[in-house]
Amino acid sequence: MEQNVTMRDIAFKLGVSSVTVSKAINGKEGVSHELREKIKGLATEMGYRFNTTARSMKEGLSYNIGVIIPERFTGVTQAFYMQFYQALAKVMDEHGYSGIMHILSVDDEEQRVLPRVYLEKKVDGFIILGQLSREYIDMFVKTDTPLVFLDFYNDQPDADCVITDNFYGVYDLTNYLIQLGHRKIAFVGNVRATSSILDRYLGYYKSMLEHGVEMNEEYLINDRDEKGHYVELVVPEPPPTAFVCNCDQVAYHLVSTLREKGYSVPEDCSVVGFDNDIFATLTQPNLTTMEVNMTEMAKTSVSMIIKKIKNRKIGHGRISVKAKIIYRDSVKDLR
Amino acid sequence: MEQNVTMRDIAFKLGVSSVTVSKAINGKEGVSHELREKIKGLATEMGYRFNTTARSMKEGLSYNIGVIIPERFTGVTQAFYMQFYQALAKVMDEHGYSGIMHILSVDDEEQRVLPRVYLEKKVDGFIILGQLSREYIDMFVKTDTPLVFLDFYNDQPDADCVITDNFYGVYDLTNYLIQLGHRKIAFVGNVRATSSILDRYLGYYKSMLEHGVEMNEEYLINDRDEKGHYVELVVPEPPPTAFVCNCDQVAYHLVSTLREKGYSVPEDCSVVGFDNDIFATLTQPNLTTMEVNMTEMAKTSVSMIIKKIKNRKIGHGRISVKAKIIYRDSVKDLR
DNA sequence: CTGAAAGCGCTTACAG
DNA sequence: CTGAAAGCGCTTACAG
Repeated sequence: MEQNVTMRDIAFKLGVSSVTVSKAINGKEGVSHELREKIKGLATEMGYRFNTTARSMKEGLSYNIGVIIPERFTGVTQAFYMQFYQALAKVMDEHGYSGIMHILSVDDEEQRVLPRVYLEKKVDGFIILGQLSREYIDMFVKTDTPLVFLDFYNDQPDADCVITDNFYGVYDLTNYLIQLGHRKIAFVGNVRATSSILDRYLGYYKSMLEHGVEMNEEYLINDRDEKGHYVELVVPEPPPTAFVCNCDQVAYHLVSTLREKGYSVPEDCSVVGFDNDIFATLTQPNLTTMEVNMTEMAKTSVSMIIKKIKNRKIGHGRISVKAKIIYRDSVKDLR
Repeated sequence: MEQNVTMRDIAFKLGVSSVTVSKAINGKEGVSHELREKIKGLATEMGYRFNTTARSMKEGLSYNIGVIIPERFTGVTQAFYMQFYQALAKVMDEHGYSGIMHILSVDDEEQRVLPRVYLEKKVDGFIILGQLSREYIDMFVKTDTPLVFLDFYNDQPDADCVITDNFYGVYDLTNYLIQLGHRKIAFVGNVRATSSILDRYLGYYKSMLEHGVEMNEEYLINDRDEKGHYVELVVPEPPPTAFVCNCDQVAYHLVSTLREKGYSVPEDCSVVGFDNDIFATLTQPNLTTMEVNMTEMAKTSVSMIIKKIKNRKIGHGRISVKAKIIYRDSVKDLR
C-alpha cells in the first residue's frame, strides 16, 4: 500500500489536473466518461483514500455528530441508551457522518462544562440523548449549535426533539388491561422525574378517566428519588389486580417485590412495562410491554440534525414515534 | 456569540500576526507573557474556538480513534462491550482523542469490507474490541493502520493486544472452590468459541491437575454453537457440586436450568461466573465471580494505540490485566 | 520576541 | 471537457 496517495499524485501520473481528479472521484460533472474511469481505476490501484479532513477544511464541516448521554443513564443496569447509541451510530454512518459519544458527567452537567468536541469544533451538531438539566440545555442552546433532543423534551416549543409516543403508548396498554376486566390498576413511577414518565402517567390517567375507573392515591407508586435512584416499592394491601410500570426495569423489580410478598404474576397481579428492553425477557413471566421503535427514532433524529446542520433555520418541533404493544405472559384475563 | 472567529481575526484586532496568536493559544514559546495573556483574553471574549480540522490538515492526523465491535457481541443481552466502549470513550477524551464506534456487521465481516472511517482517513488507528475472524484481521493488518486488539488475541506474536487475565482468573476461582472442599467441578463453555474461553478453561484445567482432582468428560459442558448462539445446557446426573462458568450470563442460565431440575444454588450446587456484569447481580443468589478491570484495560489499550499512532514501529505485545474475585452468595463451603 | 512565507489536500468559481 | 488560481485555518521552519 502506498503511503498517503493524494489526488495530485493521481493527477501527475495521468498528466491531468487535480481539479479533474476531484471531479472524477466525487462523481461531479465536467469529466469525460473515459477519463473518469481511468482516474477511478488508477485511484484504486494506487490505494487512494479520500481525505475527509481536507474537505472539512474547505467546507467548514466535520461530518461528525456529537451524541451526549448524561452519565446518570449509563449504569451497568442501564443498557437502554447504549442500545440507542448503536442504532444512532449505524444511521449516522449510512448518511456519511460519524458519531462521537460524550458521556456527560454529573459534575460537568452541574458546572455546565461544554464537551471538548464542541470547544474544538470537532462536530457539526449534537443529539442529546436523555433528559438534561434545564440550565445545561439553556446554555447549550445559546451557543447556537444545531441541536436535537432525543427521548425527551422540555417546554421550549421551538426545540427539535424526537420522542417515543409515551402518552398513547401507556393509554393503549391501560385500555388493554381494562378491556381484560381489570379495574384496580396502579401506576408505578415518579411523575416528577422525567417528562417521559409524566406523559406515561397521563396516558394511564386518560384511560382511567375515560372508562370511569376509580382512582386511588395508593395506586400511584413512587419508584425513584429525585436523583433517579430506585427506591423500595410500596405495594398497597390488598394489591390492585394490575400494575402499569413506567419502564421494564421497574416492572422487573415489582415482580420480585410481589413474589416476596407471596403474590404471583400474573395469577394474583398483572404487570405491564415499557421499553421492551433486556428486563422484559429477564422477568419471569416475560413482560407484556411497549416496544420503543429505536431504529425509527434514530433515523428521524439523525435526518433532523443533518437538516439543521445544512440549514440552521429549519425547525421540526416535536416528533413522536409510535411504539408497539408486545404481548407476553404477565397479564391475566379477568373476564 | 461571533460566528467563526479565527486566529487571524484575533491577530487583526491586536495588530499582531496569526503566528503569534497560534503560539499564544497553544502555550508554545516565543510570545511575551504580557502579549500571551492579552491574546488569550481576547480569544475568550470573542468566543474563539480552536479549529481541530485545520490542525489535522497540517499534521495529517485526525485525533480520532475507531473502535470496531463485531455485531455478534452487541445484542440486547450483551451490554458488556457497550460498557467497555464507555470506558474507552472516557479515556480517549482525556487524551484529547475522540472515539468513533463502528459496529461491524456479520456481512461486512464475511465480505471483508473495511469501515468507511478507514476509507475516508477519518481515524488515526483502530481498537478492535472483541474477536474477529482471522481473515478480517489479516486484511486489516495489511493496511498498515495502527491497530490494538482488546479483549482477545490471536497467534500472531507481534500483535498488540490487551486482555483480561483469563487464565489465572479462572485458576484462582477453581482453587477457591477446591479449597472449600469441592471435588466434582464442571466447566461450562465452548472452548473452541473464543481465545478467552479457551484460556479460562485452561486455568480451570491447571487447578484441577495441580490438585489431582479427577476429570470427567461429562464435566465439560458446552454453552454455545460456532456462531456464538447459546444452546441448552446439559447438566450431568447426578450434578457436580460446583460449576465454573466462562461468563456470568451463562451462569445465569445455568442457575435457571438447575432450578428447573430441582437443584438449588448454592445448597445443592455452587456456581461461579466471570465478568461481573449485569448478570452477576441479576442471578439469585448473586454470583461469586471475577471482575474484569475495564478501566485499566481501557487505559492500557488507549495509550497503546496512541503510542502506535505516534510511532508505528513501537510494539507492545500481549498485555494482560489482572481481574479480581468478587465474593457473593453462590458458593457453598463444603468443609 | 515577532512575523512573512509556504504548505497540508482538497474544492469552488471562473476562464478557456 | 479541462485546468490555473485562490482559499479553507492552522503550523512549521526560518529570518529578523
